[in-house]
Amino acid sequence: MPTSKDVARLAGVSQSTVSYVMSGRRPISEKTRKRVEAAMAQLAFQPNAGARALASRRSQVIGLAIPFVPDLHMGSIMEFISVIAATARQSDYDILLVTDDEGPQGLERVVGQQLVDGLIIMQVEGDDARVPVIRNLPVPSVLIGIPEKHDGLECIDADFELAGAMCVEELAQLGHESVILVDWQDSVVRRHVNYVKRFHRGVDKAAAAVGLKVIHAPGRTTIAAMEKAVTKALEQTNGIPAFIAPEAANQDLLVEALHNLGLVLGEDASVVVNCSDRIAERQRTPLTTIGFEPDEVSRRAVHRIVRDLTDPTSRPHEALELIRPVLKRRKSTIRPRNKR
Amino acid sequence: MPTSKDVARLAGVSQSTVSYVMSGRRPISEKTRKRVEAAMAQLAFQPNAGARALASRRSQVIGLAIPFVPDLHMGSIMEFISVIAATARQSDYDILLVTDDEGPQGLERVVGQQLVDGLIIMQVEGDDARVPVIRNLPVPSVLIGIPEKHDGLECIDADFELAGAMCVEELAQLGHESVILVDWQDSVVRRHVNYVKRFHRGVDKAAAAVGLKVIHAPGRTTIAAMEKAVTKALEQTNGIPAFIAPEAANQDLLVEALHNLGLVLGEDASVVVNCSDRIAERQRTPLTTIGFEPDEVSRRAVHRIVRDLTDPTSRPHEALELIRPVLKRRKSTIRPRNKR
DNA sequence: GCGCATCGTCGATACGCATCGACAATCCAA
DNA sequence: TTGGATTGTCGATGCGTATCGACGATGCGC
Repeated sequence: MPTSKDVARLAGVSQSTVSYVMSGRRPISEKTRKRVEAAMAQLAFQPNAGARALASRRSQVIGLAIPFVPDLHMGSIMEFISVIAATARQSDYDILLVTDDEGPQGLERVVGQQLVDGLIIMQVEGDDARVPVIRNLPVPSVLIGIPEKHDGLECIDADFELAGAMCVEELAQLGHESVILVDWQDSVVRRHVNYVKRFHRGVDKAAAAVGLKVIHAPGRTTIAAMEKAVTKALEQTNGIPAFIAPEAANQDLLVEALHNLGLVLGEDASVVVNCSDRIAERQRTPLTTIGFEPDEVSRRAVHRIVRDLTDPTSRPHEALELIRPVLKRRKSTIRPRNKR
Repeated sequence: MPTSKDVARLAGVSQSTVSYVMSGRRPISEKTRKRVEAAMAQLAFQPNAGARALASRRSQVIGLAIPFVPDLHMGSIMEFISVIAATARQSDYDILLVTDDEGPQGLERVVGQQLVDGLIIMQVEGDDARVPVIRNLPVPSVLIGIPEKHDGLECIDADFELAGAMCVEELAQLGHESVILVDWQDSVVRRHVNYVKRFHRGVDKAAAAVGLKVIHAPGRTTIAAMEKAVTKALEQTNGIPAFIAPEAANQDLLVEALHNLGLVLGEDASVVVNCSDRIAERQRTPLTTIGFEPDEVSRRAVHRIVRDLTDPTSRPHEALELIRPVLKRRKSTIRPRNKR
C-alpha cells in the first residue's frame, strides 16, 4: 500500500505538503496541488485510517447502537440503518455497529478505544440503561427516541403526539364521531416504550378537543386475533367506523381482518395506518397513511452528530427535535355521511 | 485518556511490558502481570484503536457489505446483521457497515484505507458486481450467497437445493402426489438471484425422483393476488393440495389466502413455509417450516473470516459451505389419505 | 526601493502501540 | 563449576499521518 511519503516522493514535494493538499488547511499553489493529485491518482493512494486517527485524534467513524429486537418491526430498523450509513458517508463518516449484547459497556468500549468520534443510539426507550452511560462519555451522542429524563441530551424522533392528533383531526374532519385505536402489540406496550404514550396522548387530546370518542382495541399478532379484537371494538361503534393503526406490524393484519369481516375500506370503514408508501399503494384499496418518516429521522440524526463533531462550539446544546409526520390521503378514508 | 505509558509508569514497568501483558506474545512473570493489570484497571485503560492498528497493521474490524433492499425481506437482513455483529465481537472484532450506494468502490475504499481486515459480503447474487472487485482485494472475504463463478472464493449459504428436496420428500412421504410451489416475488425472481434457481432445482430433482408433479404458482405481494394465484394452481390439482412457500415474505399471504379460500391447514391442505419458529408457532395452525438457518449462516460466515484473519496459512482456500436447512414438522401438513 | 504581510513549502515532531534486539537473571545438565 | 538454554524485562524504533514553527519567495503600499 502506498503511503503519503510515496506520493510526496513521486510528486517531488514533502510529505507534509501532501497532507496539506488533502486537508486544505494551508494554501497550496495550483501547480503543486495538481502534481500531488496526479501522484495520488497514479499510486491509487488511500490514507491509512489508523495513522490518520492517531495523528488527528478523530476516527471519522460514528458508532451506531442498534437495538436487540425479537418482536420489534425489524424491517423498519433495517431502513434506519441503511439510511444512517448512507447519510454518514456523505459527510465522510463510516458507521460501526454496537450491538446490545455487549450491554451499555459496549458504548464505553468503542469510545474508550477511540474507535468512534460519536454515537447514534437507536430505539431509545423511556428508561434506557444506555442513557446514564452516554451522559458520562466524552463524545457527543444523538438519541433516536426520547427517554424520560432528557435534559442535556440531543434527541430526535418522530412527533408521535402530533401524529396521533393528525389522525384524529383528519377523521374528525371527515365527519367521524368516534375512532378505534388499534394499539401496538402487547410486547411493545408492556415495555413502556414512550412513543406509544406520546401517540396516545396526541389522540386523546385531539379527540377531547373535537369531542370525539376513542375506542381502544389491543394490538394482535395474528389475523384471527385481530378479527376478534376488531369485532369487539365495532360493537361499541355505530355508523361507519374509523380505525387508526399506528404500528407498522399491524397494518396488514388490520386490513385483512376488516376485509374478512366484509368491510370495504373507503366505503364501509375509514382506516389510517402506518406503513411505507410502497406498501400502501399496492393494496386492494390504497391506504391513507400516517408516516413517521424514518428516513428523515435518520438523516437528521446523522446531520446532528456530524455537526457536533465538526463544529465543537455547537455543543453541548440540549435539543429535542421532533420530525413532523406526514399524512397521505389515499382511498381508505371516507366521509361517513356519504354512505347510507 | 490514559495511554499504555501511563499504565507502565503506574505499574513501575516499561511500556513494552504493558504491551506484552496485553498481547501475551512474551512470557511475563505472574507478579508483574498482576501489577500491570491492577494499573490498567485503576486507570480504566483502553488501548487506542488507531495506534494499535497503525503499529500492528490490523484494525480488528470486519467490513460488512449490506444489500440495498427495497423489496427484499428486510426483517431477515436485520437478523443477519445482528448475529454477525454479535458473533464478531466474540472474537474481538467489530463490524463496519459498507452500503451499496457507494458501489463496489466502497469495498476498495475501506480496504484501501485499512479500515477493515476483511469483508463479509451479504446477499451475493448470481452475477454480482462486487465479486470481481473483491477478487482483487488484498484481504480475505467471505460471501453469503453463491455467485455463478465462485472458483477461489469462500462462500456460505443455506443449502437451498437440499431445502427444496427436503420439502418435496416430506410431502411425498406423506402421500401427496403433486405439490404447488409458491414462488418468490417477481422482483426477486427477475433479479436472477441464484438461490431461487437452486431451490427450484432441488424441488424438481426430488419430484422427478419420487414421481411427483410440480405446479408453479407465482409469488404475489397482496392477499388478493395470492388468492387468485392459488386458485389457479388448485385447478390443476385433485385431492388434498400441498404447498411449498420458500419466501418468507410470502408466508402470511399464502396462509391467509388459503384461509380465505376456506382451506384449513393440516386438514384440507398441507403447507410447508419458510418463516421463523416464533411466527410459525403463533398461527391458527402451527406451521411446518423449512428453515434456512440465517443465524447459523451468519455465525459460520464470521467464523470463517475470523479464521482467515487469525491463521493466514488457512488461505487461500476456496470453499463452498452449505448450511443444512431444518424442517420442523408442526400441524400444517397432513397425510392426504387420512381425509376423505 | 524599503519594510511588511501573505503565500507556499519544508523539516521535525508527536500521536500510542507493537515488536525486535539486547541483556540480566535464573535454571539445568554435564 | 561452567556453558548454554530459558525466562523476564527494557530501550529503541517504526507504523503513516497531522500539525507546528520556520523560512524563502512574492506582492503590496508608501
